[in-house]
Amino acid sequence: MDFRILRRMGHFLAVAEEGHFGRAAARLGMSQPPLTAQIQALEAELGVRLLERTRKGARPTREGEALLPILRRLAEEAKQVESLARELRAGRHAPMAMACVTSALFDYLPPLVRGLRAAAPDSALAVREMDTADAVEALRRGEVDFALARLDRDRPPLRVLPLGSDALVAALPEGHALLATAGPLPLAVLAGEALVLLPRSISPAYFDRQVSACREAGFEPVAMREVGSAMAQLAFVAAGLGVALVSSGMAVLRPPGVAFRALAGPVGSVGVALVWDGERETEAARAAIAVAREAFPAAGDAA
Amino acid sequence: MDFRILRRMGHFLAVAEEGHFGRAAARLGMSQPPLTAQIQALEAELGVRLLERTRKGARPTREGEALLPILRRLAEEAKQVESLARELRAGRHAPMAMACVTSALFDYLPPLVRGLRAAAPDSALAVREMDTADAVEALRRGEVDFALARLDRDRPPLRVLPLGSDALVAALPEGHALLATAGPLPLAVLAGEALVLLPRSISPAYFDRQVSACREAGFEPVAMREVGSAMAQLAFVAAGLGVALVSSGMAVLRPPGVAFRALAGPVGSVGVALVWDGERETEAARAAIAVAREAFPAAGDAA
DNA sequence: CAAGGACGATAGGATTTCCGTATCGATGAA
DNA sequence: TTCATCGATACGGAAATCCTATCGTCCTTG
Repeated sequence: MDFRILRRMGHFLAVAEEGHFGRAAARLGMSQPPLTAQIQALEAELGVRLLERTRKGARPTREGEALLPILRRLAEEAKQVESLARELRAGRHAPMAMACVTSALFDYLPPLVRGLRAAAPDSALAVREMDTADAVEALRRGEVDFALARLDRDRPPLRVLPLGSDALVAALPEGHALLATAGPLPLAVLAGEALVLLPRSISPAYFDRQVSACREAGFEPVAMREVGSAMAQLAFVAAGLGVALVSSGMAVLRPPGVAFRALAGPVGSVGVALVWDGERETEAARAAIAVAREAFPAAGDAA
Repeated sequence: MDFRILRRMGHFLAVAEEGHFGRAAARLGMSQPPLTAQIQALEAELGVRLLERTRKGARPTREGEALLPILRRLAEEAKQVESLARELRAGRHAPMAMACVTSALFDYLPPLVRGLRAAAPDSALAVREMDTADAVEALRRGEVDFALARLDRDRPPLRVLPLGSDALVAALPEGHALLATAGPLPLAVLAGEALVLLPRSISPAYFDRQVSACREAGFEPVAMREVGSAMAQLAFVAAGLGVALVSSGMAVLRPPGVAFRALAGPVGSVGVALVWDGERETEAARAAIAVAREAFPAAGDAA
């Protein structure tokens, strides 16, 4: 991957926003002819025409317009790279912070937070709600001291202290035909249903657990749509657009429009763990480990 | 934005992933000595060592590790740009993207999503859960087509179509003494309580509404602690660490450990609106406006 | 223990990339 | 009809980046 294309994408963004090669060139601190050349090179590389040149300037084509959102995200992330580079240079640190997955907010987080408050009443604690993938990244970047996330084993240098596990349960729109019968549902009855899934990258342990549960029930889960967060997943179910397998930690929320049903048979569970970076075990992380051992007697070392 | 650094970051990413300068050079289509030079130039520019050279190759330092997640995301999204370009070449449509505040996920989002599905069954729709401040930024940056957010008026170039409003309600830990009496609570009884607040920057309309409601009740709200998301706010209440004023859109969730109680008297409400960028009204935004007008008959123009 | 291989680093010259300037072609406005 | 404006083409130059040759270090192998 040649990141040189990122620069040309920035050029294209400038032209699309200015609607004029000359003004975009001025904004970029260059002259107009080389900017024209760079845009042409980008169009050749992507194989689409991005800008329609008119007598009054340029405006994005349909394809150019469609690419703008992701190019803007790229530009924003390039800025984040730059600011992260500055922070690295400055060696900056953050106050005590933790990450927590949505599904652990109401069962695992409260005891942990109470314990930390008891141990250190004066300390500030920032809680950042995010999914497992983002929590892992935040730990690696040193943005948080520890996390409550769905990891099932150590990921060096990340250390994992399992705290417990939640069963997978079915989330169905209220009024769904499968709810006519009482009691736990056999997983196989979901075979023909549209599943609302989170991408694997968000929480691999949870994703893999539900895929293997479906396979053991004799069918391949088909992602009819993907959403970006656990809450949005439930919202799609509430909208009647599919069913989902979620952890019981999500089920405690009981959002309107969603009915939860236990699953029959051995469908397994997804674990919640305290996670921290073994190579930079901050004092806050050590405190959290101690509190977690006390608050969750079933907690055990993964090692 | 110094794209030279960004390009070298791409080189660094290749080395970090390969663990070997020679293999990374092959992947990048270049030879090993200039790659070494580029990495050294990057390290000099940043003033930190990114790679630890060993006899068997190279691996990232702690600072290098901190860069990898965002660089991987950049690389992944650059690939997405290329694959989206290929799809556009083939004549396919771009997906729709929207943002939605947590508290609107289960009352406002489902009708909107159902309407959009009915209008354009073939289009993909990505929902990104975020708070109002982030939704505004995502709209300004052009990363989403429209949003469901708590804005109470136009913010040029953002246009606002109010869809409805939610009353403020009190969220208290279960077992709280104030719950002993039945019926709505006068707001003044919260005067001595620790409040769990979201920072104003997350949702100014909601923040200002609750501050003015407290002042009208005769006391100044005191933020005993701040959290980063609406869900985390409720989690703190569940943990017994304070009370909160939240919109009734959050109360529909009924998380464990939290009791909601209506408030007596005129405490106002916080609105939910469809928001889009008036200067780049995408086809998806126009579709959402049309669907919203139909799905929410009370919707009216802010202008 | 010596020779060789593997790794990244240094050095010098060649090539590529990107830029500025001059100018062109097309087209609409005055 | 002339002129202005827009993006495109052409060419030369500077800077960036790359090539190959080789080095230095250190571990492995015979």
